[in-house]
Amino acid sequence: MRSPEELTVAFRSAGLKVTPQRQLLFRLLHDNSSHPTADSLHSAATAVMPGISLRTVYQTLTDLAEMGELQSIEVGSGSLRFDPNVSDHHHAVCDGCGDVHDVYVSKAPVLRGLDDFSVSDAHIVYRGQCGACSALVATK
Amino acid sequence: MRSPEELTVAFRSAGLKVTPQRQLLFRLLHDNSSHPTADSLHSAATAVMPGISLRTVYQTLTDLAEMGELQSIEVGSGSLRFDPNVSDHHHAVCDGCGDVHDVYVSKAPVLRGLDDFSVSDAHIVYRGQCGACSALVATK
DNA sequence: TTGCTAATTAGCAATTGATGCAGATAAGGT
DNA sequence: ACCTTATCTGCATCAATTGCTAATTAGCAA
Repeated sequence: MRSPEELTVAFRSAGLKVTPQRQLLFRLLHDNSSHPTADSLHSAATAVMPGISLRTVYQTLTDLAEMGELQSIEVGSGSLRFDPNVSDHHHAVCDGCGDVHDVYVSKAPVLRGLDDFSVSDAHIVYRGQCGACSALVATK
Repeated sequence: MRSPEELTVAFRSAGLKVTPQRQLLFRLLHDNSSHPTADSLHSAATAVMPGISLRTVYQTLTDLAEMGELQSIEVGSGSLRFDPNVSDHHHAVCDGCGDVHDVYVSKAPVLRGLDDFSVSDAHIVYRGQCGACSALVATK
């Protein structure tokens, strides 16, 4: 996702308006690698701007996703997560704490057993234990 | 997932009862590669046994999943899908018709960029166009 | 600066997928 | 055949998300 300043220009030239709510969300998402949900982002936004609506958060996230500035991912936590990192990467989900990490794979896995399918995209979800959670288990 | 007969034995020896509803679901799921949702399975069941409750379908699916007889997968269609194929495989989702196909990958993709994470499982979701949908697009 | 117009916000209703609950029912061992 | 206990059904509930609308505001133009 681009910087708040670049997004401001991009939104205006797309006929969209740049409101204080959106500027705040731009800032909260920029360089955010926590893969937040709409709800967690709303909590963070509320701390800075009390009264901001969850509906507005959803709306802005949808707009950003449509512009290709962020991608939404599904890792089985029940709610969508948003990732401002739109480079080609995958995700590792810790079964202990639920945290999601970005991962990069050396090469696209070759598939077998499917003759008649043209693949346009592949997304891998790894599950396991993160370092912190492994340490916790070990001491128990 | 094992055959309806084997499941009957397995359920009884686990202290679970084998009802007509469950027997029907065993049959509907056996060798079913359509990756049904709870709802679509309920529709199929209703055709044979009018009045069967959606709640019962969910309950039985949960039981089967807990016994390791089927796995639930998330492919971004909004609802959980159930797969009686519990071998180590992945899925290809057609963006045209939404159908889900089983796929097998030659070797587990190696990951990079994550030092401190022990992977216990990896699941790949491929997206693209199935043969039928590619053909449709070509003729348009 | 002021005004105009269309986009946006907030709040609430509605929707969807899934689960919790309880009384009536039925499986299956004895 | 009986009795205990799991199961079934129907309904209420829940959580995540989207639809809807009146009031507000961004941003262009005069």
